[in-house]
Amino acid sequence: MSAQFPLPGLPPVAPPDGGGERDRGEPGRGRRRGPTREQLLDGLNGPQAQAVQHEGAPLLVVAGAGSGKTRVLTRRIAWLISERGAHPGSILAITFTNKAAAEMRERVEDLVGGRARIMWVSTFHSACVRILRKEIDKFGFKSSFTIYDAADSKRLMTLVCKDLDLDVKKFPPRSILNWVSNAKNELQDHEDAAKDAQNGQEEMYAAAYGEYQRRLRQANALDFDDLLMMTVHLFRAFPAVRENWRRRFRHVLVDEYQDTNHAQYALIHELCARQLEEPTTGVPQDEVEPAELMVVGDADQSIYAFRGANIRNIMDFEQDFADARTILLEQNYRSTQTILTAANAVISRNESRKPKQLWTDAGQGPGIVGYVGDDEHDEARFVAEEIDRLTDEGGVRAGDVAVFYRTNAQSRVFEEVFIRVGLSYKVVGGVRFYERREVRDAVAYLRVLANPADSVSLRRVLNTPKRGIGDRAEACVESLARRDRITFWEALQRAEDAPGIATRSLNSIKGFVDTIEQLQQMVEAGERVDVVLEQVLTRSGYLKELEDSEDPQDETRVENLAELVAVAREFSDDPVVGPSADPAEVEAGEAEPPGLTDFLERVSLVADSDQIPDAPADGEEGDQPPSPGQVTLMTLHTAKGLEFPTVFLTGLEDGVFPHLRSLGDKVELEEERRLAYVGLTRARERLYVSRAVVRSAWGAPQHNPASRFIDELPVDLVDWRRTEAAMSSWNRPQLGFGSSSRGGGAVQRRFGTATARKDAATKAKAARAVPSLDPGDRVQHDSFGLGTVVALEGAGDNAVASIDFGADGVKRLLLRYAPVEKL
DNA sequence: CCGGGCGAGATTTTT
DNA sequence: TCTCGCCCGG
Repeated sequence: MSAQFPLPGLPPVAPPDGGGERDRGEPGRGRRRGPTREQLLDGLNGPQAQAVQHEGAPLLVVAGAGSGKTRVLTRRIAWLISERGAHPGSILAITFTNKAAAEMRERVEDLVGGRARIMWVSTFHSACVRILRKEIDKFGFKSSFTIYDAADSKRLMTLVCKDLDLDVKKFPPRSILNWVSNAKNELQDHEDAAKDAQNGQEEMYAAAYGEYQRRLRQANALDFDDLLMMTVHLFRAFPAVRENWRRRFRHVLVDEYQDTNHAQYALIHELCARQLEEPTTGVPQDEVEPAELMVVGDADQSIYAFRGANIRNIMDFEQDFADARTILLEQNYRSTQTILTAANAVISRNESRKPKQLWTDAGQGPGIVGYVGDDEHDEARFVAEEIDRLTDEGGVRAGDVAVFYRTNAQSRVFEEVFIRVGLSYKVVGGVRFYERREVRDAVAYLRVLANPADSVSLRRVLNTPKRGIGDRAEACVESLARRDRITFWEALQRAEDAPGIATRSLNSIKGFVDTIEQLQQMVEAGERVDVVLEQVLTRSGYLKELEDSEDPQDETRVENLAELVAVAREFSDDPVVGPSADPAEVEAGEAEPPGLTDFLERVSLVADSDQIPDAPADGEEGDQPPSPGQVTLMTLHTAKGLEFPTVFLTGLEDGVFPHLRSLGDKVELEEERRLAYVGLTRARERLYVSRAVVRSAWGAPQHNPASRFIDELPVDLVDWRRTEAAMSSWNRPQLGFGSSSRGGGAVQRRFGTATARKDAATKAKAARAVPSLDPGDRVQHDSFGLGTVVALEGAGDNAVASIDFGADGVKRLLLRYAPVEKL
């Protein structure tokens, strides 16, 4: 299966099905003169038209799923430009992904023409990078700073932990990083965090935060959260800078406002709120009128609280921005009434929610189809079989179908089955292209060339491929850097001064430094990125090592690197500027041509959803016959903002979806329910819900009860093809692939692994009654020994106990399987 | 310095 | 079940 890796951020993308936006074919494309008022308002309903034309006060558009919010956003931008004379360069539109940004820009261009190119349409992160590239020297960073992604951050934090001699068991880098991320989202720098530390643990975390920041600065690098926090801090520390940007952006539009975190909210506030008081500086307040603000969102689709998103932002919009107005979009243009009724029923179980009912005049449509599989393989087989049937009977292309699941790990079974039956598919997310080892290695080389201070990347490639520079030599150089207060790179350049370094290592280091310096010269000379990359791969010996390798895996690694070179080539060929370039400057011919930094940025800021396959393009791919496309597999989170004619919502089991870790917590459970709502409302016509009675996780089979979300669907809407009761008999029919799904005809019995597994699970279940425990109880565990129950979550089959086993630490155990005995 | 062997932990969700 | 990091012998 050859995966496709589209160059992130490049414009020409259409959503899998047209995205519900029905603007294609409307007037505007290629016109010299802008569209007329009537054309811009054509086909809009009352509230939509109102939102497009709204003038003045901050506006919140509460847009239910499928209510045409993208349409409102694009039409409004076009309206601002052609009816209200707004300069395109004065417009800032924030979207959730690069792909959404590219799409929006394209649609606006369709309406008002090429001058729309100079608008800022980007994610929060990309917009911040653009601002910081211009301003960050004020904080002592160089504008060529590197952006560290989650993996880089983790690596750095691991180094910090070693440095501070932290017990990794007690302070896992992962947890510290989470804590740091939360602090940054709340705009707390490490000093604030240290001040607020409540206990020893938090003090430790704050200390790690401080050291981590120090290292980032030394490496001239920022992590994801820094991009937002630094921009806000910049505006607060330099009011004149902020005024400049406030003057520039006269119109700010924010999509998916329900998923903004505090830092993002603060950023919008800095740009758009009236500055009522400015106690700290002498800058006259409100020198310019604040920008006109429109935010669009739906509290019911807020699914990123775990990442710091604050639902409060949208709930309290009217309090946060003076004179704010709200427009409600409840008419749905996407789904059948059946699907909407189901979604409404589920989401209405959430308390503390403003009432909202989606409706459509599209008619009832087909009923929802339900299926209960013996196990996850059976469930996947049903899905494959059903897709096969739908495509055979016509009307449905594979590209119209999406399969959703809660966690990435669940994709595997579907892949296995789909491969077996020859169903073409594409997994979005999961192990991403840019996270593969060889790609990260290559990117690390490029980063070093762009920013030699980036010691995380530098140390990554120092001995990759193996060139005889081991831990020992690295430590010597490190201590030299520390002693002379120079960067790791500078220390490498004069490694002969490092005390105790072996001559052998020294020679290797000299060779390495030479290579890097030569490559740097290529970059300085303005060589194309793809050429630089090719040279990196050959001169470093990286490619040779892979090519000489016996490991068949290394063959695909070489292919992936070739793919990366191709991406770089496409990038260099394309006149479209990198995210850090200011379109207005490009227009004015003032910008540098896109270089290495732009390329690296594009690589860092890609999202999963940026890789969603395009709709089968009509005649675009050379002279291939129109392909039926591929089934799309993705997590529910990635599915946000998309829509498909046919949707399979799988793994609907308590403990899977809703996720086990949310079962005991009402707030988290409500977020899971919103996730279910997102999933349900992605479907246009056909919706399937399915679950497996037994599912293997961690190798061991789990018997999961039906998801509570299934019980929340109105019973009369779901047509169950198969239920749990149907297979309680020993003579239960199995649906062979390709056989009729209405049983009775070809009934096959299977004695395969799945059945055996189920029997084993059933036995295990019968053998062990769930012990009833209370906090404080003493228990005996087969391998951990004596322990004390600390806490209990969930009930019945899903009861989970946190048990303190002393030296072994606190374990979370699923009581149904854990070999614990109450004493 | 390197490679193999072994044990522990991982699974929420991602810009 | 798989991957990553650590330890030890060459």
